[in-house]
Amino acid sequence: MRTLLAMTAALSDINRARIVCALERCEELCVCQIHELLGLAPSTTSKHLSLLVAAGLVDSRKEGRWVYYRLPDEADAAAADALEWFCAHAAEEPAIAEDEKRLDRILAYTPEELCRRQAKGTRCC
Amino acid sequence: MRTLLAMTAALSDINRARIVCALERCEELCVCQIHELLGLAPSTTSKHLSLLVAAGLVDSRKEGRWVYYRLPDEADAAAADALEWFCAHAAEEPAIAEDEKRLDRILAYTPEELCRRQAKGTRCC
DNA sequence: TATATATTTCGTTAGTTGGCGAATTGACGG
DNA sequence: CCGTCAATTCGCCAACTAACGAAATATATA
Repeated sequence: MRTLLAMTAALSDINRARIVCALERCEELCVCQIHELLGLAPSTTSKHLSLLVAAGLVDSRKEGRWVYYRLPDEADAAAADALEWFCAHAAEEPAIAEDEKRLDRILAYTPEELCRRQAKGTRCC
Repeated sequence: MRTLLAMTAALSDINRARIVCALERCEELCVCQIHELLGLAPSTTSKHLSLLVAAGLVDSRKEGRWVYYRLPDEADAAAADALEWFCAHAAEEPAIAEDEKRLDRILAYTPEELCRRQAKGTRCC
């Protein structure tokens, strides 16, 4: 699935685009943080992440109960170029530009705190 | 519609990807040539082309009854980078690599000859 | 061992997309 | 001005996608 078309398809959805750009700003995020950022159900968020991983645009790492996602350190050439191109121009997308502030608010909490708030039904942005 | 997402969406379909790569090899093609290359109905071919134009990845030029399509001479930065990235890695897609020979066979005819053959129901590849 | 919790998988549903053929548009040639 | 022809638009259908909630999985904690 690491084809060019898998990459363009992965990047043709606004929510997956937001994930990629958030990861470019943040190094590493866990599912609950991305779920909070997008405002989508955890299951939907997880599905988007799998698709990005399948396309080779995102790596994942499991640590205890948490799964962290990040941009790949050593992506293949096509994926690395795609990410560079996309992130370089991403500010043109309003939805992505607006995520900067949301992300700051999310990062004010540790993943643990964030999950506890989510369990109580409190959203931080 | 000249957004990043319009570009990735346009490039996430194999037939539109084939069009872009054919135009990169050929400078300029009319609808009947692209219709012959893809093996899709003219109406479908036309729809794909409109989508590429809307995304800013392709330009069109009308000359009499024919409409010619080409990669833009002065695309905006995001589109130019997208095309450069995509075409640089396109050989990885088998369907696109195979089009090279088909294209040669199509270019053996002028658009006029090709259309005459198409009207008779004769396909050249 | 049992319970709580973070994530994923599954099943369903609404909306979108890609395909075709028929009808329409616009330009050439008799 | 009428018929022909390249291309486009329209209406329709089949296939795909994104979304959700419920159930399953896997890990930490009591």
